[in-house]
Amino acid sequence: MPELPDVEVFRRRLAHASLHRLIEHTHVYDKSVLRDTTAHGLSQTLSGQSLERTGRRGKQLWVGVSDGRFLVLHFGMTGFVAPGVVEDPPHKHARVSLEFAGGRRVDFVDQRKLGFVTLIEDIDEHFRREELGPDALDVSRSDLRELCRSWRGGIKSLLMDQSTMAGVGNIYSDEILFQARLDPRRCSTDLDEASVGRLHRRLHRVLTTAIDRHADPAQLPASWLIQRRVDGVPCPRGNGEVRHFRSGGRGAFFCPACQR
DNA sequence: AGTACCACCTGACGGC
DNA sequence: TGCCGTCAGGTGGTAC
Repeated sequence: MPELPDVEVFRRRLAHASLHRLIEHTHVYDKSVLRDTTAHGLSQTLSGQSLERTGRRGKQLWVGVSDGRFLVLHFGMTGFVAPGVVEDPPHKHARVSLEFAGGRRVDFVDQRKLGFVTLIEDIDEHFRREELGPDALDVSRSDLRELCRSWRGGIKSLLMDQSTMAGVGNIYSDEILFQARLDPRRCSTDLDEASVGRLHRRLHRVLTTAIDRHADPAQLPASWLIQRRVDGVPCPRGNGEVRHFRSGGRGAFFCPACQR
Protein backbone atom coordinates (compact mmCIF):
# COMPACT_ATOMS: atom_id res chain seq x y z
CA MET A 1 0.00 0.00 0.00
CA PRO A 2 2.37 2.67 1.08
CA GLU A 3 3.34 5.01 -1.71
CA LEU A 4 4.52 8.60 -1.38
CA PRO A 5 1.29 10.08 0.04
CA ASP A 6 0.90 7.29 2.60
CA VAL A 7 4.49 7.63 3.74
CA GLU A 8 4.12 11.40 4.05
CA VAL A 9 1.13 10.81 6.31
CA PHE A 10 3.19 8.33 8.37
CA ARG A 11 5.98 10.91 8.61
CA ARG A 12 3.66 13.56 10.00
CA ARG A 13 2.09 11.10 12.39
CA LEU A 14 5.49 9.98 13.65
CA ALA A 15 6.74 13.55 14.00
CA HIS A 16 3.67 14.58 15.94
CA ALA A 17 3.90 11.64 18.32
CA SER A 18 7.61 11.41 18.94
CA LEU A 19 9.83 14.43 18.24
CA HIS A 20 12.00 15.77 21.08
CA ARG A 21 10.96 13.11 23.57
CA LEU A 22 13.46 10.95 25.40
CA ILE A 23 13.47 7.37 24.13
CA GLU A 24 13.27 5.09 27.15
CA HIS A 25 12.87 1.66 25.56
CA THR A 26 13.20 0.02 22.19
CA HIS A 27 11.41 -3.26 21.52
CA VAL A 28 12.13 -5.52 18.58
CA TYR A 29 9.45 -8.18 18.20
CA ASP A 30 10.78 -9.52 14.92
CA LYS A 31 14.39 -8.96 14.03
CA SER A 32 13.89 -10.02 10.42
CA VAL A 33 12.76 -6.48 9.58
CA LEU A 34 16.07 -5.06 10.80
CA ARG A 35 18.60 -4.37 8.10
CA ASP A 36 22.31 -3.94 8.87
CA THR A 37 21.63 -3.72 12.58
CA THR A 38 20.55 -5.90 15.48
CA ALA A 39 17.97 -5.58 18.20
CA HIS A 40 20.76 -4.86 20.63
CA GLY A 41 22.41 -2.34 18.30
CA LEU A 42 19.16 -0.51 17.72
CA SER A 43 18.40 -0.36 21.41
CA GLN A 44 21.94 0.78 22.28
CA THR A 45 21.78 3.55 19.73
CA LEU A 46 18.31 4.85 20.49
CA SER A 47 17.90 4.48 24.23
CA GLY A 48 18.59 7.76 25.97
CA GLN A 49 18.42 9.70 22.71
CA SER A 50 15.55 11.54 21.08
CA LEU A 51 14.24 11.95 17.57
CA GLU A 52 14.89 15.46 16.32
CA ARG A 53 13.62 15.71 12.78
CA THR A 54 11.92 13.70 10.09
CA GLY A 55 12.11 13.60 6.33
CA ARG A 56 11.07 11.49 3.41
CA ARG A 57 12.41 10.57 0.03
CA GLY A 58 9.93 8.70 -2.08
CA LYS A 59 8.61 5.84 0.00
CA GLN A 60 11.41 5.92 2.54
CA LEU A 61 10.96 7.75 5.82
CA TRP A 62 14.03 8.94 7.72
CA VAL A 63 14.29 10.20 11.24
CA GLY A 64 17.24 12.21 12.59
CA VAL A 65 18.41 10.87 15.95
CA SER A 66 19.97 13.24 18.50
CA ASP A 67 23.32 11.44 18.23
CA GLY A 68 23.53 12.43 14.56
CA ARG A 69 22.51 9.11 13.09
CA PHE A 70 19.38 8.31 11.12
CA LEU A 71 16.67 5.76 11.48
CA VAL A 72 15.26 4.80 8.09
CA LEU A 73 11.90 3.08 7.66
CA HIS A 74 10.55 1.43 4.56
CA PHE A 75 7.03 0.02 4.62
CA GLY A 76 6.96 -2.62 1.93
CA MET A 77 3.41 -3.49 0.96
CA THR A 78 1.78 -3.64 4.36
CA GLY A 79 3.72 -1.38 6.70
CA PHE A 80 2.58 1.65 8.68
CA VAL A 81 3.31 3.76 11.73
CA ALA A 82 0.96 3.36 14.69
CA PRO A 83 1.25 5.87 17.54
CA GLY A 84 -0.12 4.87 20.91
CA VAL A 85 0.62 4.78 24.60
CA VAL A 86 2.74 2.32 26.54
CA GLU A 87 -0.22 0.96 28.51
CA ASP A 88 -1.81 -0.38 25.34
CA PRO A 89 -0.65 -3.71 23.97
CA PRO A 90 1.46 -3.37 20.83
CA HIS A 91 -0.26 -3.79 17.51
CA LYS A 92 -0.68 -7.42 16.42
CA HIS A 93 1.93 -7.06 13.69
CA ALA A 94 4.21 -4.56 15.42
CA ARG A 95 7.80 -5.49 14.55
CA VAL A 96 9.57 -2.66 16.36
CA SER A 97 8.31 -0.14 18.88
CA LEU A 98 9.81 2.85 20.62
CA GLU A 99 8.67 4.01 24.03
CA PHE A 100 9.11 7.60 25.07
CA ALA A 101 9.29 9.41 28.39
CA GLY A 102 5.79 10.53 29.22
CA GLY A 103 4.21 7.27 28.13
CA ARG A 104 3.84 7.52 24.38
CA ARG A 105 4.79 4.70 22.09
CA VAL A 106 5.20 4.38 18.33
CA ASP A 107 4.92 1.01 16.60
CA PHE A 108 6.43 0.09 13.27
CA VAL A 109 3.84 -2.37 12.01
CA ASP A 110 4.45 -4.61 9.01
CA GLN A 111 2.26 -7.64 8.63
CA ARG A 112 4.03 -9.13 5.63
CA LYS A 113 7.51 -8.11 6.69
CA LEU A 114 8.48 -6.76 3.30
CA GLY A 115 9.60 -3.46 4.78
CA PHE A 116 12.70 -2.71 6.84
CA VAL A 117 14.13 -0.64 9.65
CA THR A 118 17.75 0.43 9.50
CA LEU A 119 20.16 2.72 11.23
CA ILE A 120 22.62 4.69 9.16
CA GLU A 121 25.29 7.33 9.55
CA ASP A 122 24.91 9.27 6.33
CA ILE A 123 21.48 9.77 4.82
CA ASP A 124 22.72 11.00 1.44
CA GLU A 125 25.05 8.05 1.08
CA HIS A 126 22.19 5.74 2.02
CA PHE A 127 19.99 7.09 -0.76
CA ARG A 128 22.85 6.85 -3.23
CA ARG A 129 23.43 3.25 -2.28
CA GLU A 130 19.72 2.56 -2.64
CA GLU A 131 19.88 4.21 -6.06
CA LEU A 132 16.86 6.28 -5.16
CA GLY A 133 15.96 9.02 -7.61
CA PRO A 134 14.64 12.45 -6.63
CA ASP A 135 11.41 12.58 -4.68
CA ALA A 136 8.54 12.63 -7.16
CA LEU A 137 7.32 15.97 -5.76
CA ASP A 138 10.69 17.54 -6.56
CA VAL A 139 10.58 16.56 -10.23
CA SER A 140 10.13 19.68 -12.37
CA ARG A 141 8.45 19.76 -15.73
CA SER A 142 11.79 19.98 -17.50
CA ASP A 143 13.15 17.11 -15.38
CA LEU A 144 10.17 15.02 -16.43
CA ARG A 145 10.63 15.96 -20.08
CA GLU A 146 14.23 14.77 -19.86
CA LEU A 147 13.27 11.56 -18.04
CA CYS A 148 10.68 10.77 -20.72
CA ARG A 149 13.23 11.41 -23.43
CA SER A 150 15.88 9.13 -21.98
CA TRP A 151 13.63 6.29 -20.76
CA ARG A 152 13.21 3.56 -23.38
CA GLY A 153 10.22 1.78 -21.88
CA GLY A 154 6.57 2.39 -21.11
CA ILE A 155 5.27 5.43 -19.33
CA LYS A 156 3.84 3.48 -16.38
CA SER A 157 7.12 1.74 -15.68
CA LEU A 158 8.91 5.10 -15.84
CA LEU A 159 6.66 6.51 -13.12
CA MET A 160 7.14 3.43 -10.97
CA ASP A 161 10.92 3.14 -11.34
CA GLN A 162 12.30 4.30 -7.98
CA SER A 163 15.69 5.21 -9.42
CA THR A 164 14.05 7.50 -11.95
CA MET A 165 11.82 9.21 -9.43
CA ALA A 166 10.99 8.02 -5.97
CA GLY A 167 7.56 7.59 -4.45
CA VAL A 168 5.09 6.48 -7.11
CA GLY A 169 3.85 2.90 -7.00
CA ASN A 170 1.26 0.81 -8.81
CA ILE A 171 -1.89 2.52 -7.54
CA TYR A 172 -0.85 6.13 -7.95
CA SER A 173 0.82 5.55 -11.31
CA ASP A 174 -2.53 4.32 -12.63
CA GLU A 175 -4.26 7.35 -11.11
CA ILE A 176 -1.80 9.86 -12.54
CA LEU A 177 -2.04 8.33 -16.02
CA PHE A 178 -5.83 8.22 -15.85
CA GLN A 179 -5.98 11.90 -14.96
CA ALA A 180 -3.37 12.82 -17.57
CA ARG A 181 -5.41 10.81 -20.10
CA LEU A 182 -2.41 8.79 -21.18
CA ASP A 183 -2.39 5.10 -22.04
CA PRO A 184 -0.08 3.42 -19.50
CA ARG A 185 1.48 1.33 -22.27
CA ARG A 186 2.59 4.37 -24.26
CA CYS A 187 6.30 4.65 -24.83
CA SER A 188 7.57 7.68 -22.91
CA THR A 189 9.60 8.98 -25.84
CA ASP A 190 6.40 9.35 -27.87
CA LEU A 191 4.88 11.97 -25.57
CA ASP A 192 4.51 15.42 -27.05
CA GLU A 193 5.04 18.56 -25.01
CA ALA A 194 1.38 18.92 -24.10
CA SER A 195 1.29 15.35 -22.81
CA VAL A 196 4.43 15.86 -20.73
CA GLY A 197 2.82 19.00 -19.31
CA ARG A 198 -0.37 17.13 -18.37
CA LEU A 199 1.64 14.29 -16.88
CA HIS A 200 3.70 16.67 -14.77
CA ARG A 201 0.68 18.60 -13.59
CA ARG A 202 -1.19 15.45 -12.64
CA LEU A 203 1.84 13.86 -10.99
CA HIS A 204 1.93 16.76 -8.55
CA ARG A 205 -1.78 17.23 -8.27
CA VAL A 206 -2.57 13.61 -7.50
CA LEU A 207 0.17 13.27 -4.90
CA THR A 208 -0.52 16.55 -3.10
CA THR A 209 -4.27 15.99 -3.11
CA ALA A 210 -3.80 12.50 -1.70
CA ILE A 211 -1.59 13.90 1.07
CA ASP A 212 -4.18 16.57 1.87
CA ARG A 213 -6.81 13.82 2.20
CA HIS A 214 -4.53 11.77 4.45
CA ALA A 215 -3.98 9.19 1.71
CA ASP A 216 -7.36 7.74 2.62
CA PRO A 217 -8.99 6.32 -0.52
CA ALA A 218 -12.45 6.92 0.95
CA GLN A 219 -11.70 10.65 1.11
CA LEU A 220 -10.37 10.92 -2.43
CA PRO A 221 -12.62 12.41 -5.12
CA ALA A 222 -15.18 10.13 -6.78
CA SER A 223 -13.84 11.39 -10.11
CA TRP A 224 -10.63 9.45 -9.44
CA LEU A 225 -9.88 5.99 -10.71
CA ILE A 226 -8.69 4.76 -7.32
CA GLN A 227 -12.00 3.31 -6.13
CA ARG A 228 -12.80 1.76 -9.50
CA ARG A 229 -9.98 -0.70 -9.80
CA VAL A 230 -12.29 -3.42 -11.09
CA ASP A 231 -12.34 -4.83 -14.62
CA GLY A 232 -15.44 -3.81 -16.55
CA VAL A 233 -16.89 -1.11 -14.28
CA PRO A 234 -17.84 2.24 -15.85
CA CYS A 235 -14.99 4.73 -15.87
CA PRO A 236 -15.42 7.75 -13.58
CA ARG A 237 -15.79 10.06 -16.57
CA GLY A 238 -18.53 7.88 -18.04
CA ASN A 239 -16.65 7.48 -21.31
CA GLY A 240 -15.94 3.79 -21.24
CA GLU A 241 -15.11 0.82 -19.06
CA VAL A 242 -12.18 0.33 -16.76
CA ARG A 243 -9.87 -2.40 -18.02
CA HIS A 244 -7.47 -4.62 -16.15
CA PHE A 245 -4.16 -5.77 -17.58
CA ARG A 246 -0.82 -7.06 -16.34
CA SER A 247 2.12 -4.72 -16.35
CA GLY A 248 5.34 -6.24 -15.10
CA GLY A 249 3.42 -8.77 -13.07
CA ARG A 250 1.30 -6.07 -11.42
CA GLY A 251 -2.41 -5.61 -11.80
CA ALA A 252 -2.94 -2.34 -13.64
CA PHE A 253 -6.14 -0.50 -14.52
CA PHE A 254 -6.99 2.14 -17.09
CA CYS A 255 -9.80 3.39 -19.30
CA PRO A 256 -9.08 2.74 -22.99
CA ALA A 257 -11.70 5.32 -24.00
CA CYS A 258 -10.15 8.17 -21.98
CA GLN A 259 -6.49 7.27 -22.12
CA ARG A 260 -4.64 7.46 -25.40
C1' DA B 1 18.41 -0.60 -20.60
C1' DG B 2 13.97 -2.56 -19.84
C1' DT B 3 10.95 -6.40 -18.88
C1' DA B 4 9.32 -10.86 -17.23
C1' DC B 5 9.36 -13.94 -13.69
C1' DC B 6 10.20 -15.69 -9.23
C1' DA B 7 11.03 -15.02 -4.38
C1' DC B 8 10.36 -12.90 0.00
C1' DC B 9 6.18 -13.09 3.80
C1' DT B 10 1.37 -13.31 5.62
C1' DG B 11 -3.41 -13.20 5.25
C1' DA B 12 -7.89 -12.77 2.88
C1' DC B 13 -11.10 -14.65 -0.19
C1' DG B 14 -13.61 -17.77 -3.32
C1' DG B 15 -14.49 -22.45 -4.84
C1' DC B 16 -15.18 -27.01 -3.67
C1' DT C 1 -15.11 -26.49 8.66
C1' DG C 2 -11.09 -27.09 6.03
C1' DC C 3 -8.07 -27.40 2.16
C1' DC C 4 -6.35 -25.26 -2.09
C1' DG C 5 -5.33 -21.96 -5.40
C1' DT C 6 -5.00 -17.16 -6.20
C1' DC C 7 -4.27 -12.61 -5.21
C1' DA C 8 -2.35 -8.36 -2.85
C1' DG C 9 -0.71 -1.65 -3.42
C1' DG C 10 6.95 -3.23 -2.72
C1' DT C 11 11.42 -4.56 -4.08
C1' DG C 12 15.57 -7.49 -5.36
C1' DG C 13 17.87 -10.93 -8.20
C1' DT C 14 18.28 -13.26 -12.39
C1' DA C 15 17.67 -14.42 -16.96
C1' DC C 16 16.44 -12.88 -21.37
